[in-house]
Amino acid sequence: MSRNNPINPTRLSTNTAMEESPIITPLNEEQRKAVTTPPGPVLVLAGAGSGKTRALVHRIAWLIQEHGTAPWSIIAMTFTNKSAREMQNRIEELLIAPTRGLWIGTFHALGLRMLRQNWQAAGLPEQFEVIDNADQLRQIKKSMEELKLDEKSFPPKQILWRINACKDDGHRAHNLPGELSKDEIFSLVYQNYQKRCQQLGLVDFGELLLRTYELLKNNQIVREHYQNKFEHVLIDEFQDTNHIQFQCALLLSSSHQNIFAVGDDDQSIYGWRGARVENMLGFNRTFPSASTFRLEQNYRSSGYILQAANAIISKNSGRLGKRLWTNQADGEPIQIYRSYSETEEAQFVVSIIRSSVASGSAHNEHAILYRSNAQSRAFEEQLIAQGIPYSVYGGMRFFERAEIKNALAYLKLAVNRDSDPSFDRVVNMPPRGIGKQTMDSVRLTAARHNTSLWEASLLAVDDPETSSRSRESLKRFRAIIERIASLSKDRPLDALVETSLHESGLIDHYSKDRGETAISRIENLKELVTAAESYTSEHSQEGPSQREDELNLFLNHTALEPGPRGTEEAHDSVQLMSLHSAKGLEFNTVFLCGMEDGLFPHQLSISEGNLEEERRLCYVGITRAMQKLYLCHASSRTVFGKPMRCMPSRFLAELPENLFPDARQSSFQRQNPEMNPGSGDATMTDIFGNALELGCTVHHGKFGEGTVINAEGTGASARVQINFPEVGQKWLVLNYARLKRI
DNA sequence: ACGGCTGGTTTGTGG
DNA sequence: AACCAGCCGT
Repeated sequence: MSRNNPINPTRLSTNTAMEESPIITPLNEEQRKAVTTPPGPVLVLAGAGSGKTRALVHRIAWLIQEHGTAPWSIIAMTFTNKSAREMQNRIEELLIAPTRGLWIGTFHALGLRMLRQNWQAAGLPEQFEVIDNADQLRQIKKSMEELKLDEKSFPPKQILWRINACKDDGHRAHNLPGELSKDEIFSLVYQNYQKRCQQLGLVDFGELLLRTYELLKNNQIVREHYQNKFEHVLIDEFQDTNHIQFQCALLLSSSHQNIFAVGDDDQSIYGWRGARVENMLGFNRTFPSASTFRLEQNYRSSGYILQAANAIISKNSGRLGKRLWTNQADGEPIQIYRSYSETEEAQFVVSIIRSSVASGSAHNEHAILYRSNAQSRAFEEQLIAQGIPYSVYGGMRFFERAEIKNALAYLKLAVNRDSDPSFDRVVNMPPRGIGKQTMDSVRLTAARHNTSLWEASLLAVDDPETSSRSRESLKRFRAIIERIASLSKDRPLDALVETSLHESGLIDHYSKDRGETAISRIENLKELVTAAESYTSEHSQEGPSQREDELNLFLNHTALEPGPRGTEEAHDSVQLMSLHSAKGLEFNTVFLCGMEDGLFPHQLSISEGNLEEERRLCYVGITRAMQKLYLCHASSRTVFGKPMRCMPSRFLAELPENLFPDARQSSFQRQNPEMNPGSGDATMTDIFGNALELGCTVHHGKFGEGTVINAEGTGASARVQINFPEVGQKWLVLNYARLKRI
């Protein structure tokens, strides 16, 4: 992304003033046209690696420096926290001066910001809380309990899924479209869940967007305020916006229509969460006066990789139609590897990374990409075994871990005593003798007096009917919260977090257990203190803030940010992530793993008939690679603890054979990765005559089991390189080694 | 009240 | 294999 553009634009430029500008100079002709086009509706169709982010970043810089726009008059919407951060950094680099007042962030973060500023107009309590998926599921279950609905016949997960889908499309429970409105059970749960959230002041991720939309749509004063404030609206990854997000952008820009959208229909991979490519395909209908630009020159990948990407994506129908091209040479051939199991796949990938690092590459130039997060496990095990540093993105987030949520619940109660979900979560965590009986009576009191659990617990303490044991326990709990709250007034954030861990008794509780999980929980809690510390230092320049505000802001931050950062990116490590989270990134070497039918494309997508989105995901994966691409598949994989046979992904069959000049057989199904590219037809075998292939597992009398990672020579001099997890890598001559294929 | 056990269920991608 | 809800013994 941040590489230099090889085009020398001075020859193309006719404007002398512009030649001097670092904002314009590094751009190619199409990029420059897009960046410098006069304000108004603009659509940039940008292929993978064609400088999409670059166009957006330079557009913002151009608006500020050349067009004289104030930073605070610009709002830029991205999809991930990561790309928001990257854009912010790159703009500051370009402009040298910090860009104060520029609104740049994810749709969710920007929505939250508007809702916090206008909580009253949005119909929310001042202390509303953002809840994650797990909390949302908990509330849905409670709703269903209240409605006496059986979880077996109405799976809460499915209901959650459907509620979110409704919110993505802008539907409230009382206003469901067609068929859904006939599902009385569903609309009842949706309604009840929403009422619950409103009472408790809870906002789920979908609600964050829907509320923002409703706020802008229904409140003229707020709408006009933001319309006047923001003279320019910019959208990254436009193909992934859902209905509500696009409507928000339209509302914000409706008075001036200065909307700059950048995207690639071929990289639309979020249909499952409501994304509408039509927002992009119909842009010119929405804005007949829009200017459209196409960026088709790819600066990222070598020729073979780009050909593979084009071959895959050309199998899709209904595309806007773009053809990426490059000046680069073909580069290194793409490699397909088949392994026996996921363990072997991991051993293989890690071996390659090892030798690549040994020959001078950095760890973080290697990415291991997979369809589902569960696949990271096998790779992590191998990387740990071989002592290679790595970072996993996605999966369970730091702030979603149970121990972290417990710690945060204490802090939330200190800020807002009426946070019932937090009360519920930690009133008996660590266990302090407040069980079902006690809580049932507290809940009853709360319902009768229409108060929060906190208020009700005070009534229970004063009520002689309450058992003295319960009374004492509740008193103790209330004292802990009050104590943390009083400390929050004059203690710096990190010290406050640290003290609250002890005051709450969480540290003591987890310390009692010497088990592995308990130890990692303690470590995570310590990490929370570090996270608080770095949050303070990173945000201190944003002006002096009250101590209490600081805690509030930190809690806000934990709702949307994935976790403590800086460690992964600063630290040179192998990058592990899902294909979805890899979007927008690039790596020298990419391992696309688990390329098996049923896994990728995923079985559920196959049965939903959603193959085209899976294919785009494959396209995204391939186009992440700059120099080397490995496509891996296993012939057997453990699913739910049982080994299952796997067929190679149908996407592999869609790649033309000329991309694999090393391969001697055309069909990948028969083409076990060839042992000895380009050196005759010798077949390597073990002592029984079983063919040896790259990636297969063999047994050696002295070294044990290992994976074949390389081979050379023929006849008596034929030898193979084997990676033994215990002993490391060895070259062994076949005639002597007595290898047995397993 | 609470922790440990058991058997049934489950994992698709993210803010 | 890992996670959970529900059951049971202390």
